[in-house]
Amino acid sequence: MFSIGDLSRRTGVKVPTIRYYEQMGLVAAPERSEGNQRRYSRQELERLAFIRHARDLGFAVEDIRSLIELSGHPEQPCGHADRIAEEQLISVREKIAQLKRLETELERITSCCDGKTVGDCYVIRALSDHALCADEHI
Amino acid sequence: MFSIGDLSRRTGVKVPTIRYYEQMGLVAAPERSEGNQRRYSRQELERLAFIRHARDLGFAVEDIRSLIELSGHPEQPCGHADRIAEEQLISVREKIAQLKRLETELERITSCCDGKTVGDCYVIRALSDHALCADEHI
DNA sequence: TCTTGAAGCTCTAGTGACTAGAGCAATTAT
DNA sequence: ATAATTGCTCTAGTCACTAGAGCTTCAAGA
Repeated sequence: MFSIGDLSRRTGVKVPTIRYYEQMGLVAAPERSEGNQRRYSRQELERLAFIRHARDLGFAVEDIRSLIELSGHPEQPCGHADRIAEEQLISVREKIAQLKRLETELERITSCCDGKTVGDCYVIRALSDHALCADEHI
Repeated sequence: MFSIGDLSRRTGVKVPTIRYYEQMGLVAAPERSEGNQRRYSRQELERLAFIRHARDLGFAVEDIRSLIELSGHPEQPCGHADRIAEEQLISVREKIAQLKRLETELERITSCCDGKTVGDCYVIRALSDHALCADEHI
């Protein structure tokens, strides 16, 4: 049996976050010790590791809830799990594209800043005057 | 004079967001009409456009507060504004790098999913077993 | 066995940047 | 004059945690 602190060290999920996941119903409420402290089994350790891994990959808590639900029905077709992952991939790609546009714009803004005072600072001017932007970044 | 709705249409910032910015002290509380409705000048329109533009570029509200503060002192050296923009650029680049790692991992996970049931679905297995990951993605 | 310090408990509230809704009042167009 | 739209304030919700107060329990050393 693991204490909540053991679980935290082994999975890298912080203690208050584990309690939060329990409140959200992502992990089941575990057994308690005589003194009312949480005691986890290996199975619960594995579920938390699963959650940690999925969060690292950017899945939303609701997605993870679905994935856990699915993993409990190994006989079902896996199209749904696949779809969740593919949607996540699409959303990650969209975020990358958006951030690259911002990168380009910020490079342009910062590289042009050779003014000595705020009055002719390109950063401030670029922000004040959208027309200075090379292209639309939103 | 512009109503809050005019301002919203001209800047693309939603009405409740304008009121939120006022509460946060990013925009000053404007004049009011006889009937207590907000009435904005052109100057306030421009400030809101500045804020919108900076938000589009991913600047945090606190950064924008600093940039506004700086733009009110055009005689000062602009190093501070430049630094804020450069830090933003660094943080955008870090986010891109992180998202690219996730993209790679998700591509691998989704492309391998040819199982018919959840039991042999690569998506679920990859999430359950971190060892299946090609490299560390966090 | 006693003590001490770390770790655990619950509960509330805060983060950032908005967003939604209720229940009104003012303005604008017909 | 009336109806539709827009505006007002206030509270609470979003997401995924994080922080803190004030208490109890546990584990290890003396």
